[in-house]
Amino acid sequence: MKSSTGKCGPAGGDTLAERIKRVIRRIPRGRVASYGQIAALSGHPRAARTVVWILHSSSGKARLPWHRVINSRGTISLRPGCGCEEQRARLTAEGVGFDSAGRVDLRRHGWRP
DNA sequence: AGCATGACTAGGC
DNA sequence: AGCCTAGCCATGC
Repeated sequence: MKSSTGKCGPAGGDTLAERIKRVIRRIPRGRVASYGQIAALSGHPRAARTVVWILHSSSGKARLPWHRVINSRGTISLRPGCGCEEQRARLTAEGVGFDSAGRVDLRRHGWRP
C-alpha cells in the first residue's frame, strides 16, 4: 500500500522524465546519442523536445552525461557561450572526434544499443 | 485553461 | 545543397 489516492509519486515512477534520464545515463563513454534517439528509447519517438527540457531542467544538477547528447546531424546544438565548447571538449576527451564542419561521425561514435 | 519556451526532427522548396 | 515550416511533448506563468 502506498497511498489511498493510488498514486505512488513520480519518484522511481514511470514518468517520461525519469525514463529519459535513465536512458541518458545508459549512454556509454565515448559515444553520443541524439535527442530523438533518446526519446525513442524512452518510449516516445517524438519527444525530442521533452529531452531538451529534461536537460535544461537537470542541467548541472543530475549526473547526466548531457555532453553525450547531440542532434540527429551529429552536431552540437548548444549555442556558443552556453557550454557548447565544454561539450565539445568533453567529447573530444572521451575520444569522440569532430570534423572540420564540427560534426561527429555518428557511424563511428553514435550509440547503438 | 491557454500561451510561450526549449540544446529537436522530418519533409518540402 | 541550404533554408523554412509544421509537428511533437512537457513544464511554467
